[in-house]
Amino acid sequence: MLQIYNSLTKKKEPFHPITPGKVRMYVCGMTVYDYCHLGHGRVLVVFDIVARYLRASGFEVTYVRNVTDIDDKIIRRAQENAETIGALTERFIQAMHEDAGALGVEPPNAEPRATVYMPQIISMIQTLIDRGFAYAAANKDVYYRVRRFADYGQLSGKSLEDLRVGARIEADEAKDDPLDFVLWKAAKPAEPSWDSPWGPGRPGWHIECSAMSTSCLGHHFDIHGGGLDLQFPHHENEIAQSEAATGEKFVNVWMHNGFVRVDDEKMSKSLGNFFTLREVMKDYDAEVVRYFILSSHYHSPLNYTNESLENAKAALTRLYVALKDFPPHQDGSIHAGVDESHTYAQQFFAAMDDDFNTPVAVAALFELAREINRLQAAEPVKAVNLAALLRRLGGILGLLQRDSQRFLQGGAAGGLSDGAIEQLIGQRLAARKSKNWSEADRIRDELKQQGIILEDSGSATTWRRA
RNA sequence: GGCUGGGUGGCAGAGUGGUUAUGCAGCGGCCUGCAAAGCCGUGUACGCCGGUUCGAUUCCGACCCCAGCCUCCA
Repeated sequence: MLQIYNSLTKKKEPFHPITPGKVRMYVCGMTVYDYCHLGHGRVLVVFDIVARYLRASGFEVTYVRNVTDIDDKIIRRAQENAETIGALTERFIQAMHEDAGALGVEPPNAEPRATVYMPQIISMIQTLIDRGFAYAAANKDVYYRVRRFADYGQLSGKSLEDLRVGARIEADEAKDDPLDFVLWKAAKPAEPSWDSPWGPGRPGWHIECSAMSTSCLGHHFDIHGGGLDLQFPHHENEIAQSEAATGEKFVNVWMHNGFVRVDDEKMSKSLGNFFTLREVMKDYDAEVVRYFILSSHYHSPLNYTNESLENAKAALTRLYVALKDFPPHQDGSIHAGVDESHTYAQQFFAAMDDDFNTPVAVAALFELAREINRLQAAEPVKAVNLAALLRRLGGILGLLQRDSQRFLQGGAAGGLSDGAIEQLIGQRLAARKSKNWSEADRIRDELKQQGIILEDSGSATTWRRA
């Protein structure tokens, strides 16, 4: 029985979709004005896992992840770059798709863009005005009247009183209340704008997600996710907007993933301590990065260090070494003969059922790997079945689907070519045959210097990149 | 100041009212020409102080420390 921690109730609860068997999920995606960093990568991978596991559990999942393609930062960046907003956003949407693809993230079922949902956004704002939850101010902006929404603060545990006391917000003449937030921004000169009943302008960030999610998934859906930093005010405002506009409950389960940190500080653009996915994936195999993200629970902070990536690499290498003699079947039929009642499979599913506890699920994978290594010589048939099981379970996490050889010999580009390595191994083999150990060891050391590790088994020698 | 999370062995990272997490590193052994990989064995870990309990790292209370949100942010 799948249990999910719900940020709204602050409890782990059994998961039951609104429509039996079908799950509707929305995740706040990127604002596309730059390359994705590791923090974005974490959101992509975490909710990819949620979608994959729900599917593996038999649910039909509709996963929507939006793109914010109009906002202040985009406008500013386009000006700096002297390119059009469309060209800028197109470029970074494509880059995001490349990064996500490299990380093994399956595409969502829909990827709505804010600029394409203008009619829905405008109509939702109009509804809010009609119902008294919003007002057009003297400066032509439209604001949400926060104090009209009785449950405001339910998600973030904040009260309007507390917010007022702690407010660093400068009083804005146009707002009735400093806590009111903008739904529609009146166009400034030289800014892109859309026509609306309140004059030309563009939408605020929060209303975009309310409009896109309810348009794609209905007024009331199952899961809404995003980074922890979106909990307030973004998600709080989404609830206020959506429930006021539709009169229905908005979302049953709210899920938030923890931050990626650097030196125990949040990785963020404003702190300037971020690493883009492409930078990291230059030094580390994308699957290692994915493993790194899954090696801690999605709630917990994830500290980025060189050491932690090295650690992830070593761990994933161990799994692939266990699979070395068991290539994935070309026809994708590796699931055949897989015994999911195996004790480690049970451990895996129990862990995933427990709020997507990937570290424990991964631990089961290591137990399986040990079992394979142990049985390989004595009971090869059992070992084959366990290897298939390991690949199947790894596949649920989006791991271990490649040929071991490809992973182990992949490593960093540069250095010796595969051919040169094979040639040296051939020379060493000859030396070994004539028991010229010093020459054999010299060649092995030479290769080690180049980051190539040799492993002799009987008469054959295999190699991998460190 | 208000509100959230969290402090676990050398490092990373789960979890639990009394019995092995897991990975890396270390130590001993097996295997090997020697290695590597693998296998076997090996660790008086749970921020501090009280309380509840036969027994607490796990529950309760106080305290200290860290991170996050309250401003754009995944």
